[in-house]
Amino acid sequence: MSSLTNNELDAPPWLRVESTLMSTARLIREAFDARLKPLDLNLTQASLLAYVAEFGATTQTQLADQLGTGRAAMGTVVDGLEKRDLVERHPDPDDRRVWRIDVTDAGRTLASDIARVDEVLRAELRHGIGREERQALSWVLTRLQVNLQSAINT
Amino acid sequence: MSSLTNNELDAPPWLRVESTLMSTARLIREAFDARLKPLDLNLTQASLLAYVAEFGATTQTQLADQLGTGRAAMGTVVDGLEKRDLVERHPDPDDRRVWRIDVTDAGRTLASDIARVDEVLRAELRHGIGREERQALSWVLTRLQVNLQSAINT
DNA sequence: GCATGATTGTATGACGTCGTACAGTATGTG
DNA sequence: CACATACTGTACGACGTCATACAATCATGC
Repeated sequence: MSSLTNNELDAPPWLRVESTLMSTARLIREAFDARLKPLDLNLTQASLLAYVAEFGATTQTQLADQLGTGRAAMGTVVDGLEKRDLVERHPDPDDRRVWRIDVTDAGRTLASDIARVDEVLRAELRHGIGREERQALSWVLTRLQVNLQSAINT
Repeated sequence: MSSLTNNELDAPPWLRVESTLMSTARLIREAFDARLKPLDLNLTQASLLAYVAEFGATTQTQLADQLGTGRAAMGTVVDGLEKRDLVERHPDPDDRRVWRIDVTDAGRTLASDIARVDEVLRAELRHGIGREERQALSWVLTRLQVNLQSAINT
């Protein structure tokens, strides 16, 4: 326990919880990427696929907002998945500017694989962490986000 | 409260706390970058400068470990700071492979500015979050990191 | 109907980070 | 001493993301 790989306990005195949080986020991405590697997907691609499989045809801007990345970046992600026939771009009958991104059959089966990977990994991540602790974590995080937002807009 | 900018409460059902955590990490970087912008530094550069100012001449590998980035990337960061005369590379008398990175006088005064920015921002981030909550957060995060590490090494 | 402004997706260039490979150097073993 | 192994910093290419600018399209006002 005392021998994490340090770098969080004796981290620079400024940046304490914050740096732990950021390195944790990095590890999360790393862990998901590792588990998704057999599917030849990274976390961003998998998120997109899972989201579309769950909620149906979606606009790219909407996807960008949901997955927390820019519209431009989202475009290239969609390009990649489209080239692999996992998603399709359909024109929107009501708005000729937008594409509605929908998942193909191949994408849908892959999405269920993703869901399985996700479920397994998240179960592992819960080891030794109680439900109340997770809820407390979630609460503090959202509260932190509020503070961060107002700090950024200042 | 219910109108964050969503994207965490109605996030894809898979990835819940995890995605909140990652977006929080992004916001942290964003907030620090914004506050450090007047100093013409980003969070990575500021971290490096603050660390060296605090702990004295340091090896690049050591810095990479501490700041959680690769050695190669650390090299370019040092390059940039060296070009602005904020740090210096001194040869190590005992090991001719390594550079000991030390802070210049200019870098030291800038480091105190960084410390001030850091102190102010972190005080803002604590609003509405009690000490026990912060400690609980820290505990859950390190526990999560343990789980993540063993998940990655599998 | 038509101008004005807002929004969508894309192209482009830039940045930060990563992974790998490499030469130089140190450390340990015979 | 010679040799193998480990480690440090760097060069290089690749990737993912971002910011900006842009054309196409929609929405709103008159």
